[in-house]
Amino acid sequence: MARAKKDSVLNDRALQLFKALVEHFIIDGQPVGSRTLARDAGLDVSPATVRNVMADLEALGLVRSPHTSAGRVPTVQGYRLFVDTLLILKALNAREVNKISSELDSEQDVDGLLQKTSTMLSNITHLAGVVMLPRAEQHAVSQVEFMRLSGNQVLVILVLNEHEVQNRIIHTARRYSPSELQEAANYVNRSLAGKDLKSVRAAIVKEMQEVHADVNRMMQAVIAMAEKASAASDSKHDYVLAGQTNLMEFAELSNVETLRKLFEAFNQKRDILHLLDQAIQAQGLQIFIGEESGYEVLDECSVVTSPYEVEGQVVGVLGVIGPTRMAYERVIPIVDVTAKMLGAALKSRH
Amino acid sequence: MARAKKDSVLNDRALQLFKALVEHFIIDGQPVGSRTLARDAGLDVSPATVRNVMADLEALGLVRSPHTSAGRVPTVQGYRLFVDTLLILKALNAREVNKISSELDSEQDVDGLLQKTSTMLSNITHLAGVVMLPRAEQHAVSQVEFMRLSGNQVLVILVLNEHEVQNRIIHTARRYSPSELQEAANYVNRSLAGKDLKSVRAAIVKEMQEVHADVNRMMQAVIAMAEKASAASDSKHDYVLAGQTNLMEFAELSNVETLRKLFEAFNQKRDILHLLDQAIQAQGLQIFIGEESGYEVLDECSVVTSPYEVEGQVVGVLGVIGPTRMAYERVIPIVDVTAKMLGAALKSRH
DNA sequence: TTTTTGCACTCTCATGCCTAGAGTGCTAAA
DNA sequence: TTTAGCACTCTAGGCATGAGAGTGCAAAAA
Repeated sequence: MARAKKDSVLNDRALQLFKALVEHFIIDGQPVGSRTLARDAGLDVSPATVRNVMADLEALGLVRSPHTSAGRVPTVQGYRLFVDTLLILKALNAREVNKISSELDSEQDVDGLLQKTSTMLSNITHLAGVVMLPRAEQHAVSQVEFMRLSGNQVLVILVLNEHEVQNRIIHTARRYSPSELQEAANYVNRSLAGKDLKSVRAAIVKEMQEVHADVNRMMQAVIAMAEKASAASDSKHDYVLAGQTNLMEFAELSNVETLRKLFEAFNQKRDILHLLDQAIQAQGLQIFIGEESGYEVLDECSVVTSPYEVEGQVVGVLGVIGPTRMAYERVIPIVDVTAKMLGAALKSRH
Repeated sequence: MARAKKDSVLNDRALQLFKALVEHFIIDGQPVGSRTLARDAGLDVSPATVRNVMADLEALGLVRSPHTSAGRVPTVQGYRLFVDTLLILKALNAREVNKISSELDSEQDVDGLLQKTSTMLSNITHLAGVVMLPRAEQHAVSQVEFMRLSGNQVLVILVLNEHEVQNRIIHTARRYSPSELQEAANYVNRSLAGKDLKSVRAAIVKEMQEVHADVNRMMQAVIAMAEKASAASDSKHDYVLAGQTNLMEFAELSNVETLRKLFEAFNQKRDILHLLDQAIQAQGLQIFIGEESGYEVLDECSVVTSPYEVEGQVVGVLGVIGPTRMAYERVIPIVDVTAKMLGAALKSRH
């Protein structure tokens, strides 16, 4: 019966008014009054009727008044309802899609690509763009090479997963001949080929005693590099942020102290990373509205994220951060499409 | 005689009062009145006398009143005089120096080192820290190697200046044997060893016709990489900024619009880079006070910079950015020492 | 001649008061 | 169930007021 009540209260007209209210508020950020709504909702009702409906919506927790004689603004729950059931997405047209994909295709290296994606997201949406770096794959050592430089320096080259390259220069006790280095490399390759990091570690520790001390040194370098690579990408848990300054233009964030905390969180990265982690695990496009994110600094913000995939595998997540009052119907398709485009661009680079 | 007048006006007492005024203002950011100054300057004069002196200083353009009944604040010229002739630097104690150097020595790779330096500058000074990336050396190709990966992929390794390594994976038309690759590398090394980029380009273009098309492909990759490396470091004209959020705590920058412009300039990088370029060319510690920098966004800011050197060669510049009202006597030694420490840390990593 | 005292003057800032405007909630009529 | 009418509430801006801080200047003191 509570249920029946609710249904009767939240009828079509109420929803239509509510939708108009949210759309209006998203555009100009001012509390919306009954008169405005009666005029603009296309419903031919009087302001008084609107007021009655608003009182019901307020009782349901969908809207609230900043003070007695202000209009209404949506609550977090209100936005949630709006986004989940009332929103009509505004598909990007082909030209926009092309623009995005050609921008991304023009970029060569992966870091630049992520940077560009983030910048593009922020430019198109006028919000802050964020791209989390691709997740590490398992690190399988595929090849090792030693290369002699001048003096007693040796360049150690480590190829992981057939395409990721790591370098380090080490100083050895004496000068090795190319053939010695070749031999050492062959030896290492024989014992490591295709193994993942843990096995490599075990294998090398086992062999450590048997071989010459200086070759040890090279092998130590190999382990160190492999470990660093895997540590770097385990905690490469990192992101590229762009267009923070866009957020300074919104009245609801114009308080310097609020802004400072937000920017501090961007620098600290911790909270944002946790949130992105959640987003990546949830699969599919996610929207965190205001306090839903669970992080106080984001109370006034919404975050729209989408994971991106390479060959069906989710490898990272991207999105935008802006005030709760954002143009969801535009932002959501943009984030969605950009994630797909980034996946495609990454694949072609693999 | 104008000269004589000026000398008599800017006497010891006037200077001492002026110094006290600047120091006072730097501490609490409020216009300083005659009473306060008479009390705190340690001069046993009456507020009225101070007022007379202030009128003279104002005529000289060293201080100004925000309005009729406010105290005085230093002008840019005032700060300049203060910094150039009145400032007593506060040397860092050994513990602080140690802290800095041990922090820097604990960092392994160059990028991390610059990042850490910047963060450290901002933490110690509570301002924004900036470190410009080391300038490119001339790029002399010292060695090239081709390494076979799986499929038809070849890893091209290019060593520049004996210690800088560049990688790229290229796809070839067919699968080469290790000995073919070895031969190609030998060939390239013979014709390139020790040459700088321009000569390499010339040499390769000359040979281009004579050799096999697919080897061309590798050589093209070599040129492309070398060019990219040199382009990257010519325009690697880039910097690492830390602690921007510190700037949000200063009342004089608490206007959101001012802040936005400043942060935009940080992102754009153009203006800041120009300024750092000037600073690097000027040799030695530089201080840009307010409008002296010539960039409108920095009108309310001062920038303290110092070039850093490796083996007597200036390779980059670092510094801090803060409000004109900063604790110069602390900031200057910090920037100075940090520059020396960074130079030392870089050297040991070479 | 230089410094100090005394005093009138100016400007800011916080406070309180007032009004216009916007919007509400409630009641009674349609 | 909807609408009209109306009293009520709250904000924002304008204006006056007074306290406080600080100045500039003239005359007295050193």
